[in-house]
Parts: sequence; structure tokens; C-alpha cells
Amino acid sequence: MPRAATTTDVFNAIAESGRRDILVGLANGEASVNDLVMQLRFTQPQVSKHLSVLRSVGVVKCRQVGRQRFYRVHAPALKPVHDWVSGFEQQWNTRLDQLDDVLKSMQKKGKDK
Amino acid sequence: MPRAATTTDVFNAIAESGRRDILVGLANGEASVNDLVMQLRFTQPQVSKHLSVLRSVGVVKCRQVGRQRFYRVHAPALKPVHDWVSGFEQQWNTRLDQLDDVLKSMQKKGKDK
DNA sequence: TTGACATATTCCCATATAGGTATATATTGT
DNA sequence: ACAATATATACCTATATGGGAATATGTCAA
Repeated sequence: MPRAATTTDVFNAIAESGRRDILVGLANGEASVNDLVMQLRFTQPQVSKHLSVLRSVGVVKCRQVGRQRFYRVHAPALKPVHDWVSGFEQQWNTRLDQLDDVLKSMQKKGKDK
Repeated sequence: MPRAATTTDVFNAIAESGRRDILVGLANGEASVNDLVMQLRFTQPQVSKHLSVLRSVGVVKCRQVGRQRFYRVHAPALKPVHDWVSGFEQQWNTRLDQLDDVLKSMQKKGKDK
């Protein structure tokens, strides 16, 4: 079996760095396909195809004005990723806290030096 | 060009749902390969191969005891995902706030009914 | 209608899978 | 040394890519 389709879910959709670049490019608001082409130095078909994948998992929405289409991020579609990875957030915070404790104890011991 | 290797970065590594299942299986602490095999109903080579991918991007670490290897999550490796997706968190919170506003205004108008 | 522009789609190809099965490696106990 | 256990790896196959180029679709303007 090959890898799951990029359109399977948002995890697969954002696995490709180019698509993440596009989402970052849209982070500040709407942009047309050509805006992204010029900003990201991808070819136009590349951008269109990436946007198609992102659209199929609902992470971007599109508004048509004349011949242009303005894409924007639909952030709620990214929430599953945030929720999933947040389940592990406590663990790295814990580690940081532990590091913090270590640093504090080192500072205390520093006085003995 | 095919898709980027699953070992390219943590985004690609966690794109596969089976690997996310494994990480969840390790969320509560260490587990041996066989523990995961029994817990997740994957075959042993499947688990080993997934763990190999996860190990190559540093999201799991491994401790050997006799013939067993106990794997654990190394959460800091997931931080890039958390950081990246958190850049969009404000946007869905904003939307939720807007929804909140809408709901409040609806409640006010409800009194007119 | 015709042409120009913006975007989407199609076709081709090389490649990295993920699953299945079999086997290799490593470690322990006898 | 030998068997048993735990895990990793090798091999195979089908398939979903992502890039490039060409083309199709859709829209406006004259």
C-alpha cells in the first residue's frame, strides 16, 4: 500500500513543505493564485495543484472575483493538528520545567563555588 | 518528483495515521515493540518500521533492556508542528470570538421576541 | 467574435512509500 | 552450542504522488 493520499486529511495535506509555505503566505489575509506564484516562486500549476489539495481538506477557502480567485486560510481545519499535538505539549513543558529546576539548583550550588 | 520522504521531517512522519496511533500508544509512558503490537493490532514488522521512521526524525527514543526495546515519545521533536500550527490558532480563536459575539447579540435580540 | 488574462486540469515520469512475508540479528536461558 | 524470544531488516508489489510542460476552462475587454 502506498502512502495515504494527501487529500486524506489535514495531516497529510500539510506534510508537504510547499503547501505549508502557501498557508504561511496566506496567513496575513487573502491572496490570488498569482500573488502566491510571485511571492513563493512556484509555477502557477504548482500553486493551483497545492491549493486544490488544501481546498479538498478544507484548510483554504476561495472567493472568485472576475477571473481571479482569492484564497484564504480556513484555520478551524487545522485544529485537529493543534489538538493532537497539544496532547504532547505537557510533556515538553514538563521537561522544560525540569530543566528550569535543574538550572535553579545549579544557581544555588553556584554560590558554594 | 515523488512525495518527500517520511523521514524528511516530523510533519511527514506524523502524516501517517498509524504512526500517530503509535505515538498515542506511547503517550502514557514507555512501551516495548510487542506491547504496541498487542495494543494496536499491527504486525510486528509494521510497528518496527513505523518506529524506525519516528526514530529517524527524533520523535521517539529507545532504551534497550535485554532483548526488548522500550520506546518513549521525545515530545520536543513535535514542537515544530505545534509552533507552526499555533501561528494560525489566533485565527480560529478570533472566529470563535466572533461566533461568541453573534450568540450574545442573538440572546439580546431574543428578548424582543 | 477575438484576444488577453487568470486559473485549473491533463499527461508523463521517477520515486518513496506501506503492507505482507520471510529472514536476519541480537539476547537470554539451558 | 542450541533453542527460544524480541526486534529489525530485506524483498516484493501496487500506488499516490510532485514537478514540468502543454492545454483546457473561464472571464473580461474591445
